[in-house]
Order: sequence, then structure tokens, then C-alpha cells
Amino acid sequence: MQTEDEERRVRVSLKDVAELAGVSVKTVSNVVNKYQHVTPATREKVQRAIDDLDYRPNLTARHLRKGRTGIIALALPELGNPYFAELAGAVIDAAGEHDYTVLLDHTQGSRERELLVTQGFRARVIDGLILNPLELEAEDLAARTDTAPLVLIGERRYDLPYDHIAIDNIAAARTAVSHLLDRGRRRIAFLGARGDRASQPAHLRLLGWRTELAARGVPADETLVAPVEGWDRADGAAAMAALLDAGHRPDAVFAYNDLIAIGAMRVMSERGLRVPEDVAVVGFDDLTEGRYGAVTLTTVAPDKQAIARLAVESIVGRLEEPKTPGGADGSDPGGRARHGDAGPAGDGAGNGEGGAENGEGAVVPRQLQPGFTLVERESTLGRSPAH
Amino acid sequence: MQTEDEERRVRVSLKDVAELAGVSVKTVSNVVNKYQHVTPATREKVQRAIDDLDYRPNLTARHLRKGRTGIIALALPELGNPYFAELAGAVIDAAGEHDYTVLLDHTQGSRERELLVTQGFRARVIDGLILNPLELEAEDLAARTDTAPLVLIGERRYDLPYDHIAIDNIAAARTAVSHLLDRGRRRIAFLGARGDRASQPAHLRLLGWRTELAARGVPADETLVAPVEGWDRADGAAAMAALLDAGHRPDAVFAYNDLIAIGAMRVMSERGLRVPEDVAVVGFDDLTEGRYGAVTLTTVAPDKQAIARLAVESIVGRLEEPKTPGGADGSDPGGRARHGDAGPAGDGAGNGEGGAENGEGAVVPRQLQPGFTLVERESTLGRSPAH
DNA sequence: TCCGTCTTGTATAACGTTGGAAACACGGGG
DNA sequence: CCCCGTGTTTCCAACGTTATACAAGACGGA
Repeated sequence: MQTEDEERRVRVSLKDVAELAGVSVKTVSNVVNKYQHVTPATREKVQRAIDDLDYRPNLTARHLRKGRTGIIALALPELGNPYFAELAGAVIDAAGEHDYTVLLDHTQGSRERELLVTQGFRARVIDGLILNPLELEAEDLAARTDTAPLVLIGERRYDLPYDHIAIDNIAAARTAVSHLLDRGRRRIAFLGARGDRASQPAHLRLLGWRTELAARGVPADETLVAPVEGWDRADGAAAMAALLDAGHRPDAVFAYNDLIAIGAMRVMSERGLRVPEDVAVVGFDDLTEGRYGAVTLTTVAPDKQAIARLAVESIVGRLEEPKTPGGADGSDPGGRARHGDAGPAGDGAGNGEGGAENGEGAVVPRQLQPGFTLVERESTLGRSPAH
Repeated sequence: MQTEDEERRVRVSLKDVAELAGVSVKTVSNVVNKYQHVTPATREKVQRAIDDLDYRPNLTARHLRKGRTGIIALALPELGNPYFAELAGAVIDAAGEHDYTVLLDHTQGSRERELLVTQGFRARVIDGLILNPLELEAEDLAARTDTAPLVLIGERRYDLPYDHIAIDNIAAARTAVSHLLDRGRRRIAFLGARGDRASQPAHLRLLGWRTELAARGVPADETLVAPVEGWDRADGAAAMAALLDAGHRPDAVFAYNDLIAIGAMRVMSERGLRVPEDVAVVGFDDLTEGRYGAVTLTTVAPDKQAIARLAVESIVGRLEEPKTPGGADGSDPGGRARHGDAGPAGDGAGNGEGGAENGEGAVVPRQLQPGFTLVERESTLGRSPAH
């Protein structure tokens, strides 16, 4: 041990490589960055030195100089919820395809933590942020000072100049309810109402429930709308128990998500109600978990891969926007000092033309809607679909 | 709008603050870093300027200067497995307590990706790495050149100078089997054998199964050891189906993990076997999911919080090691860093004296064993324990 | 009064990288 | 043989921060 050799070096910088290769630091930098005007001989010489020393660029320094890290932050409410865990996996994969790495945080649905995250995470080292807000208010987002691109996912909608990615919740809920109606169910409960915030996602699904019932001429029995305290299995169980305790006897349940549905089914099973004979159940999220209960769960399946892909592409797109479209080479005229243009004019809307790029500031926010499908299951026990 | 004022400035640096306050850059830095020798008057003056400009330190520059990023990478096999998702959440929380942020990647159990991760992730921006390897070989790890601290978690053991954190799998498995024996079961199947790699974690649990049976004088029927292809529900279902198809009739099942147990229970329920009357089941991991099936699942619960905490503390400890212990520069007199107390000596080898630091290179690897408990459930439907 | 000592603040040099411009080879045409 | 254009490489500065060394006062004791 104690070899003075490359093994021992704690940190290899461009300078070390340059010394070994007998060239200047910038030349090494040029090779690393694939700058075109480098002699093949020089390039090879440098490359060999790079390999010998196992040089890898220090991204912190590069970031300080260029303003990019190659890291995207992803902030989700909770990883314990399989939906978010699966979504996180999808985002990591999608980011990887663009050579981005994902910094992950969970907010526990706390407004404070969500706020913290929007203000530059813990570390101001990220190129962009994908956030699934639960409690955050529009004013919190409006007050955001960080300039990294932000894209929102999930059902909450804000009237703010940020890209937003969410499936059409009303249509999805209607599909679920329609499915139950098609099977002759009429007393369809909705599990997962939450009164506190009008823009809450549950509101949209409840709206879908009401809309579809109305469209089909079935009176909506509002006593069958059960509130929940949270979004986990226990909350579904509690809601279902409350419903039954109050004397209601629905013949179907549409749950805000699969976890609530699973909790509800558990209560029904305890009370001797058979699923689906006595009560048909439809959930939301298409968790793998739902496929392996005593009864497999029919569910609305948002396209998680699409959500992840769109979110990542939104960030990447925003990052590349300022670039001149035709600037194929590396010269990048006027490249640096991007600061000062990112701030949108603010209030006044004014996103008239939908031109591909209108280089002049004015970010045009996009509302993207990935698809969803209704996955109907009849106790089929298949292989776990790879995903 | 268009105010030239603080609003408009996209980036405020120490220099700007220094100019406004009429002091030097370093003085501002001193105030920001709470350096003690600053006159109250100066401090206040600077603080006012900081507030006026809404200055926030550029962490990238700070990291470049200090050589730390505050980011720990966490590489897990798969986020789709709730165990890993819950573990990831615990790691994020534990890291947060030390002001670290977590960069997350999943390796899909691919040796190639695991290798990639050990070699400095995609980005050289991490202070340390927590890795749960599945396929990685000892030689891969031995060839590692990256110098960031690495800690291994999970059941695979390597004889290498890295901290390793895993519960005592043999003891845990014995506890599970003992529990079943106590209830009069004698034909206890083991679901989750995998022949391919001797050091595979499943081997340890299988060993525990054999050991406990032997200790209790119950002959081990090796035909009740069912192999699996993977670690998910479908694999458990397939294994159980194969077992039953072969004509075996176990009166109990000890599954390698909860997912396999859930898959197995699903098959049993399809075939009219009652749990636990006909077949008692014990799983491993204590997934929330296991609490809400038709039958709640008794399971071995590794202390995920402890695993996460120990892993993070290992990294943080290694990072702070080089520091001089007595350097009480005022703030925080050595208070933090509890590392190094929890672990029993593990095997024989090495760590003779408990000397705090032996600064001379020579890293002493630690084998840490968080605890576990057997969680026995009798169809209790409680609230989801917060976590 | 003078000189150490202690306190407080400043100037300067890094950290590792890249952009811009200047410098330097190398041939070919005049 | 010189000069100039082209293509390649080097030099210098800067990104924003903190460490080090040092200067400037304040203060007390001899």
C-alpha cells in the first residue's frame, strides 16, 4: 500500500491529466467535451492519460462554471405509497435516458416541506424540479424565487406558468363509475372525499362520480360519499366502516385510490360482505398489490411511464429551450449569462401564439394529459407484468 | 415591474452583499457562517444587507470550495418492491437529520448497473454511497476506484473493507420457524430458495430454517424447500403452486419475504386452503401491504429505521473521521456523530482496540446488525402505524 | 510611552471547470 | 523566402465560496 501511483490519488483533476499528457488543461477539457478542433494524435494522447488516471469530471466545478449539474430533483408526498414508489422508479428510468440523475425527496404532504423543496431543495444543485404537491398553495408557488425549471405532476391544478402533468381525472372517474353502472350497480359509494380544499384531486374524481351518475340518469346519493382522513389503507378501512356503521348498504364502491379500496375490502371481508358479489369495487392507480388480494382489484390505471416521461421531457425541454435551434456547433453565441430572462412577465397571461419557440422570455406553460386505462380483473393470477 | 431592484436580480452573491454593506466579502461570509469574531454592529449591518437582497448562498460554490456536496447516493434493487421503497423513505429521513440529501438509483438487480453505481454513479457529486447489492461480486467491489465512502446493506456478505449493515438473518429465520413450531406445525415449507449463488441472502434464511428444525428435533423435509425465480408476488405464487402440484401438503409456510408469502397465500386461497387454519404463514419484511390482505400476515420485521440510520451514520462518520477530534472551533463541540456504538463485533477479526480514531488510513470495517422483531397478527385491523 | 496580546476585519489565493482571445504551428501561394 | 490563413493549442479570467495569512486597532501592564 501507500503507492504514490494513481491508486493513491484521492482526486484527479484536469490538471493532473494535463501534466501526464503534456498538454494544457484546456486541451484536456476540450477532449472531455468533445470539442471538434483537436488533433487525433492529441486526442488519443489525452484520452490515454484520462483512462490511466481514471479521471472523471468534477460536476460541482462544472456546475459552478456552466450552471448545469445533470441532476433533477423529484419530490413526492410519500414513498410508502406504492403508487409514488412506482412513479419514482419510472422517473428515474426516464431521466436516465436523458443522462440525468434523480435526487429524491418526500414531503410527507407537509406544506412546509413542499415549500422548502420549491425553494431549491436542500441543496441548490439541481437543474430542475418535478413536484407532486398536495398542500402547497398557489401563492407559495407564485412566490418562488428559484429559477430552475419546475414541473408539477398530480391532480392539483394551479393557474400558474408551470407545466402540469396529470391525467384527466374526471374522465377517469367517469370510466370507473360507468364500468360499475354497466354491471347493474346503482348504489355506488365514493370513498375518498375530502372537504378541506376545493382544488384537491379527490374533488375531481368525486365530480366524475357525480357527472357520470347524472349522465346515466342515476340519482347521486350523497350519503354514499365517504370522507377520509388520509390516503392509505387504514383510511379506506375507516371510511368503509363508517359507511356501514351508518347503515348504508352500497352495492359498489369507487375508491379514490387502490390503497383505500384495499382497506375497504378488508373491512367488508371482516363483516361478511363478499367482493364482488355483494359489493363491486373499483380502485385507482393500478398497484401491483391490488392484483394479489383475495380478490383482485379492478382499477383505473394511469400511465405512469407516460407521466414520468412527460415530466422529464418537460424539464429537459425547458433547459434546452434557450439554445439557438440551429446552433449545431459548440460555439454557442452569447451562451453565458442567461440570468435575467427566465422570469416570466408575471401575471398578464399573454401567451397568445403557440409558436414552437418564441425565444423572447415568455414561457408558455403546458398542460399535458397522459392516458389511463381501466384494468378489469376477474381473479386472474397472472405473472407480475414486468412493467 | 422591471424593477432594477432586488426582485429583478436573479443571482445575488456575497460580493453584492459586501458592496451594499460596505464591508469585505469575507466578512459577509463570516456572518453567514456564524464565525464568532464579528462585532454585533457589523453583524447587524451585514445581516440587513443580506435580508435586503434576499441573499442565499450558492451551495455549488460552497461545495466546490469545501469538497462536499451534502448528497448521499442510495442504490437499491427496485423501488417497486415496497420493502425497498419504505427503506428508501427511511434513508431519506435519516439523511435529512444530518443535512444530507439523497440521490436515488435502482439497479434492477443488474450486475452491470450495480457496477456502474459503485464506480461513482453517473455524476461525481456524491459524498458517499449506500448500496444494496444483489448480483455484484466481491472482485467488482475490490476493483472499485472511487474514493467516496461506501456502505453495504442487505444480506449479501463480502469479505471486504466496507461497512456492512444487515440483520442477523439466521436468527431471524429461526425465530420465524420457532414461532410455527410452537404452534404445533411440523411440515413447514420454505419458499424462496435460490441455488445460484452460495452467498445469496436466501441461503441464510434457509440455513435458519434448517438450524431451527434441527435444534427442535424436527426432521427437515427438503422437498418442502421451494425454489423461486425472483422475489415478487408472482414468484411466490408460482413456487407455492409448484409445491402443491407436486403433491406436497405443508401445514405451514415460511417465506423469504412478504411478497412471496402474499403470492403464496393467493394461490392457497384459490385452491381452497385456509390461512392460517390449514396452512400457517410467516413472511419477512413487515410490509404494510401484509396487514390488509384477507388474512393479515405474520412477519419478521427488520428494523428499517435502524438500518437506514446506521447506514447514514456510517457514511457521515467516515466523512467526519479525518477531522481533528479536538478542534472545537466554538460551534458544536463534537456533539454529533454517534457512529460506532450499535454494532456487535460481528465475526472475529480486526477491530481489537476500540480507539476512537487511528487516523493512519487503515479503515476498520464494521459489521452492524440492526434488530428485528416477529410481528404476529391475528386479523387485527388497526390503524396504519405511522411508520 | 511603549510593547505584547487579543480582537476584528481585509486581501489574496485557492477549489476544478470552461469561454474567449491570444499565440502558435504548418503549409501553400505569392 | 516571406507572409498569411487555417486549424490547433495555450493563457487568462471567471463562476461564488471559504482558508490562510496578515494588517489595523484596542487594551492593559510594565
